[in-house]
Amino acid sequence: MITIKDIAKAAGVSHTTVSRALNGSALIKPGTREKIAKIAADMNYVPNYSAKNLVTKKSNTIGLFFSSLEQGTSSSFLVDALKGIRQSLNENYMLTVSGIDEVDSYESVHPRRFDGLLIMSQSERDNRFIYHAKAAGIPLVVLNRQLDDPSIPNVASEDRRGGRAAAEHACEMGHRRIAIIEGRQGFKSADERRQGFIDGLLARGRAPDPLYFAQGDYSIESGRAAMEGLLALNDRPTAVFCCNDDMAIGAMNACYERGVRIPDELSLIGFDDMMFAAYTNPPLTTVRKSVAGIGREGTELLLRLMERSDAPIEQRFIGCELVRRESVADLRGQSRRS
Amino acid sequence: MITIKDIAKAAGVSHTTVSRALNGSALIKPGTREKIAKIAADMNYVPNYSAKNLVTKKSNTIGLFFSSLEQGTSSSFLVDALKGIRQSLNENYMLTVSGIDEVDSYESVHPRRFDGLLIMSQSERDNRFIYHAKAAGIPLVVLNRQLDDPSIPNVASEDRRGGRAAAEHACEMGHRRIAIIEGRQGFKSADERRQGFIDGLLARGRAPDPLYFAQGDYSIESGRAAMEGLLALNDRPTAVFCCNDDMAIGAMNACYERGVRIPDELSLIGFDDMMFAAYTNPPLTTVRKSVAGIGREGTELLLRLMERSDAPIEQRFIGCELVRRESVADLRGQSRRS
DNA sequence: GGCATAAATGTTAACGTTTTCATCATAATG
DNA sequence: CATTATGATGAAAACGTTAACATTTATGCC
Repeated sequence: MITIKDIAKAAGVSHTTVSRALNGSALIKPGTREKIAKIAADMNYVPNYSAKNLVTKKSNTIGLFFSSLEQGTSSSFLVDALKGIRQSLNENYMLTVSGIDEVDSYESVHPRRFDGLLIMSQSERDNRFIYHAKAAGIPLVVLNRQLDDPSIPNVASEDRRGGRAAAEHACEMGHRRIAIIEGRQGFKSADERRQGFIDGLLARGRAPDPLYFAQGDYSIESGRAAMEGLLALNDRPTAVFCCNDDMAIGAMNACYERGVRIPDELSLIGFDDMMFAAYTNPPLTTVRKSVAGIGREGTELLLRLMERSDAPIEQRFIGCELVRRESVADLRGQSRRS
Repeated sequence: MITIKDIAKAAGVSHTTVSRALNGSALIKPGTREKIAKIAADMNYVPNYSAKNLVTKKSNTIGLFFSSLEQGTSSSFLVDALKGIRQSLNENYMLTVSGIDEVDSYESVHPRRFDGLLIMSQSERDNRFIYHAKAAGIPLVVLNRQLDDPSIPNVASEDRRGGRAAAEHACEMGHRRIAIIEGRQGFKSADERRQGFIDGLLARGRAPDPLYFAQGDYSIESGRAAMEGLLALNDRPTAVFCCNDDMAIGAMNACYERGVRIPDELSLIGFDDMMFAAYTNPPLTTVRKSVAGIGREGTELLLRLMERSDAPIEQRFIGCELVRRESVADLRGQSRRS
């Protein structure tokens, strides 16, 4: 293993000079720098990060913590987030991935081990972890879940706007009996999407009907179960907004089983726009949320916070966009007359 | 930041003793050890891994490298793999995740930075990376892709057996015109699954028909395109084996569009058994492969290799299992007479 | 050409551990 | 009781780097 001292010897300078040259210090003569750079390259020098980190008191590591790897809410999540994060993360940062729930002693979440934290959070249960990390003084940004506490940097999607867009779309298409299958209780995103849904209904002059609020938990099965309840209603809804695509798929399955045709007999709107949404039968109209975008912006924010501790603490929310496919029927015309 | 010297002072011993006590050295009196452990806990001591690693020449880090984060072949892959890996990985190992293609200088893949490598590989293009890491002397195991080189530790699924099971199942159900939509060219798994398919046909006395071999690339779209080709044939197949579930979904879409009913007019078999396979319309019969299992076993193998450099280099292959759902029609009876 | 200043390089200590080797106390041995 | 082995602890060095401070060399100015 070759060190800067070896390079120093080869170059006939002190190891300090080598260190400076390799780190781009301004007080090294260009000639010297080039010479040293060349020698280092020739010798295949690779810096020892342990030594480096020891003296600089950095860890060179960003930790990505996930609400729960085990009961992975949605699988494409991680991949998309990772894509976004990697796009804005310098290659020589290490990025570690762990589940919050698998951290059994918070000790290991320590400023010495992480220069910064990206926390992909889903529910308030993660707060203990978040506040621990904050108390430990590690720069962090919470992704994906909207926080109430303005002292914590936060990047999430505009769930409420998304829910609203879904409801408004249903109304615009002439639907009047519009139901919702809600996300997991206690998850902020579930609250927001529901509230957006209500807002949208109200904005179009429709009163939300308590009968049409079905509880789900973001899982496929919960979507199916909730839809079964909805289908059993005397006055079936004509459109159902599912608070994520997984539940929409479950809901579709309930319809397949009962021979309820989509969108002729029932319209469906999802949320997330995961890859398969375009390939369900029929293709699912859904609200697109960019997890990669959240990852990207979150990382940029984190980097800023790490660089200067006085960087502003931002709460940024990324827009959602309704993508129309074929799971919503156009009832206009009929509805006028009904 | 508190160090072992602080603990030493508090305990009235030398920092060497503290180090030994905390690391479970046999030459510390039990009483001393407990006393020190207590003080360390009280002071919230957290070891400085940079210092530790500097002197032990370890990195405490396992690197998980992925063929390609960008064009993520299948999104649940990463999550499943991570689950398996984490199950068998001691919590105080750091696990970093990167894409092979995003590593632009192989320099950073160095024994100093990684104690071991888990390489989730898809194609031979990863070989450069693999052999670089091997040459650098980092213990590694290649996951998910079967390797020809017996000098490299390897854990993958029995793709060939899986392909064979699919073909045999189709035959057993009375199908005679059986097609395949192949995986991406150059991917070992694609070759293996195709070969297994051929083996299965042959074992049941059916001759593979070149007309029924359609090329795909594991993407949804390629599945759809390939299926369209197959549907245009004069003598349509009655069953199609898709080399992964994504392509099966694409294939289903082609059928939906043309009004071809599954399984009545066409039977479909997938591969992977991803989460959504049970929720397609109809539910997809497919070959289950345990990515988590591969991750788990691969990690265990890696740990063994890291511990003792003379540990045996194993190539382990994990069984696949056909899971029967509703996308394959039973043609027995008819086929006898035809 | 001498002097002040700036630019470039070198010396040394420090970061927090583990490890080698030395020392001291204690127990076992005859 | 002296001697030896052994069990427990300590002192000092080492790991590879950066940083504070010191020194040398080059540059500009009158």
